[in-house]
Amino acid sequence: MVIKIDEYSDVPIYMQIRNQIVMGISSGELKAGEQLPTVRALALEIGINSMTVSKTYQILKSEGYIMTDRKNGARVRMTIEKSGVISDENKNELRRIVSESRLSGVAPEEIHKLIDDYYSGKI
Amino acid sequence: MVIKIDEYSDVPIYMQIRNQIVMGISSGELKAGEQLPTVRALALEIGINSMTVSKTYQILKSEGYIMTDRKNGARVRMTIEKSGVISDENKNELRRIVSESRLSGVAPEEIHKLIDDYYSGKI
Amino acid sequence: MVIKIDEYSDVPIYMQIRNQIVMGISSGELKAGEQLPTVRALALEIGINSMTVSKTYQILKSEGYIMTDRKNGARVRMTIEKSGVISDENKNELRRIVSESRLSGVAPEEIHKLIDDYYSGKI
Amino acid sequence: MVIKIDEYSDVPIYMQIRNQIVMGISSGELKAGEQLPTVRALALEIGINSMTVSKTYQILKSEGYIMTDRKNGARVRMTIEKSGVISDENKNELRRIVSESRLSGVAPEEIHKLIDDYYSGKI
DNA sequence: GTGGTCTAGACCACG
DNA sequence: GTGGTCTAGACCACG
Repeated sequence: MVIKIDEYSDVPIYMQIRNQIVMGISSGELKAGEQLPTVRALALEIGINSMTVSKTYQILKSEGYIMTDRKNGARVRMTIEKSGVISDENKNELRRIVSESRLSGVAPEEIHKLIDDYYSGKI
Repeated sequence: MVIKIDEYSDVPIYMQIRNQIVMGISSGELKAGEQLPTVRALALEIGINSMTVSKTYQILKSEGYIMTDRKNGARVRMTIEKSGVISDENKNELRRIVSESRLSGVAPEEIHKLIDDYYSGKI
Repeated sequence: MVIKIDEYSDVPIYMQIRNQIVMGISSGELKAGEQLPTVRALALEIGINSMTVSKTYQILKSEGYIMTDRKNGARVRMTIEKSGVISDENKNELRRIVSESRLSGVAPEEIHKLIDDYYSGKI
Repeated sequence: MVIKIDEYSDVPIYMQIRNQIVMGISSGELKAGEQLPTVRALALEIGINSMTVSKTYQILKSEGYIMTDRKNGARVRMTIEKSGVISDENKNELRRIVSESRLSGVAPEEIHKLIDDYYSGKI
């Protein structure tokens, strides 16, 4: 899986990596149990410090997406806990996005379509 | 319109205010042409630094949501430019949220419903 | 509140600090809403790097014990979420400690007494 | 006795095994003088490196829980030294656990009950 | 070889 | 002035 960093983004690097890995797991590009690159390998590949990648892996671990051990490196967890609900933070974000889109003249059907595409992994 | 600051949030205060005003305009709570509180009044009401509110107003102005003049203070613009599309940043956010929700076992219909509720201003 | 680091301990420094602050909050030595030392001040006082203190504060924040903002520094949260249960990790630890103590010939009453002393903040 | 490794745990494997054997001795599942599996057998059974099991046995030996000889392998000691006190490390852990549980709204009686259950080997 | 911890030092956004 | 992010580099325990 290729990680792409937008150096002009306000989103911190460790969070950009985190987001892309979560999206990779959701889309199936990263499979359950699959090995992630080592901290050092990923840091080298992206061209950043390994502390930054390490931070990402620790967040993903604390969120229950991956597991790490010193022998095998990091792997996608076989079973990810399903809360069944959208987090409050994500709901807030969703409301903000809907408000902005609505003011931009976007119809709700367009947002639905985008969500279905993301959900199905089509794009 | 009442602005509520979540002091536990990682979202900067000026951005929390900005988001709530945008959502207020979208929901109709803030009408086209409506007067916003003065920088000082709003700062006093929320209990924060005037500089923070000032920053919010400058952003809202640069985004085309409000207009300011020295005589009348800040007002919601009569007509807000409609790009007709969801911004790339919001698309990225949407994809992240969909991925996380999907991994949490949320069905797409639930996300649709939430969006319709936000869009219609029901909640 | 005085933080004491045991440099010979296997417990990482950031975790030693974390534990002492949590115990300080529980005992009442650190009160709800009370200001914690700044990252730099505490680092200087203990004689460690500020990154290490920063890591501690982020953990305490993610655990819901404290809040941080760039204006005021870190403060003990006014209300700490009460799960009402002992975490599974702590239960495991408790079982290990009870097993070892039992094999050392310690009576259960002695453990009870210790717990009451810790709970009441007597020691 | 069945040893179960939690691959998601931060506790090193050799320590997980060590803890389970100590708890097995305390509960009586492992009797005084009882033969432990050979290093190789246990490593094979758990599916880990023999070095790891070997490390566990050395620790248990140095702690006075087991004895090893080349002929008979490892056995639970007939008499385990009773210090009569809770170790300082365990006291520290206990205080931390009590503090966290207290902040979670757990009553001291609940902790007592848990300890009695562990002590009596009921659970 | 792997992730985890820690340091010294720098720069930045927020307020 | 504050916490947050990031780097370059080092050492360590685990396995």
